[in-house]
Amino acid sequence: MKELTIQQKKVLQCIKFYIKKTGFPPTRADICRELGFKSPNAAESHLRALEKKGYITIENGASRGINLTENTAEKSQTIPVIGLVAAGSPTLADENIEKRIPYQESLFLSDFDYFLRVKGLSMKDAGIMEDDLVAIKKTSEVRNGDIVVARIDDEVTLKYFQSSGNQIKLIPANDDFDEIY
Amino acid sequence: MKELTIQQKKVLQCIKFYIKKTGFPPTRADICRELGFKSPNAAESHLRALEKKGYITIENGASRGINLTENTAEKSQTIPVIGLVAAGSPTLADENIEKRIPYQESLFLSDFDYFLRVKGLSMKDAGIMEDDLVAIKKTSEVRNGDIVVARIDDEVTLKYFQSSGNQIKLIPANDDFDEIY
DNA sequence: ATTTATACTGTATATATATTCAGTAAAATT
DNA sequence: AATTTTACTGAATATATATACAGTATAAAT
Repeated sequence: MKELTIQQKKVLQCIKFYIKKTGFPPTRADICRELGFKSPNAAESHLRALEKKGYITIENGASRGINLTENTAEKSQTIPVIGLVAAGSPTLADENIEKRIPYQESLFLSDFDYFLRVKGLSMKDAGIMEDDLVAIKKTSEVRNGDIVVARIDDEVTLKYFQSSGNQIKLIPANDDFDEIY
Repeated sequence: MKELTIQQKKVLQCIKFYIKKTGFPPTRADICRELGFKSPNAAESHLRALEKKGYITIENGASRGINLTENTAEKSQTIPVIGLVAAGSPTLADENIEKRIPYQESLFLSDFDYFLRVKGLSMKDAGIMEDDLVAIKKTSEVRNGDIVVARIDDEVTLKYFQSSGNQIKLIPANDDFDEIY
């Protein structure tokens, strides 16, 4: 299968996540909204490129007529394990994926996006140890007391989230570590 | 979860099969085409009933905005095994389902609807033995020579299918059994 | 050096699609 | 006995959506 460009990968990921989230494929406009494009033709061209390269099929004339090809769909039936990389936030880019775990191997069929391999012991008292796999869900809803993946400069860590007014406090679950504001 | 009527079950099955086949949910018109309704409102009302009973969610205003709820979706990720019941044709009704096999446990990811557990040895020469699991696909396309699930009165059997003009011949693959016209 | 692919913005439009309204009729609930 | 649910047909419509067309600009392939 022909290699995808970075942008095309982003569009493909976008389609996969959209289907996972909503149960049906996105429209051109949906893709534009998710990725910040200002013209529906931006999405259209990317879709045609993905079709040409064999990652999706498009039912012409049908709304949301996007179908992930077998090879493509299979990857979304597995859950990626992301090793904490030195720099940057964990992304689902291929180079960051340590391996993939089939759905059923994970005993629980809950709703999350990827596994993150834990480095360090900052969440020791919460029972999260080094080399544990933590199931991560991408979301915009964060509540006080939630454990979140926090990126401070180039370091990625797990912390308790506490928002008080205009200040955010990140609390580790290990007395040897400091709180961060 | 509230019980579905026969028609509502048909519509739900229709949605599942459509998604399996195309990768995206059907429109109202698609459902009408598949089930022979002549008004899009027939599909619409059934969808609203399915939504009310919690089997699907509907994204208002979005085309093909049908989403199978977790409970509903999960069932279609497993393949039902149907034990041959004493009376009647094998149906996907809950009471007939012996157990469910996860998708990946079946080594082949081909396109079929359920497994049927074989009783008796009428297809012995075709390599189909007692207690074997046979993958069954619901279809309206039958060709001569196909092995079909045939119901004669209250008995369900596997037979070779042979149509000649206005007569149908059912041939077992075991010399000890007779042909049926 | 020329063509093709990538990566968009911006506008326009035919049509695919959801959805409402008006009915009819039978079955199931209350 | 009255109401609700089921199960449709049939017509109408606002809008969601795919898709084509006209550009601009850069990178990659031939």
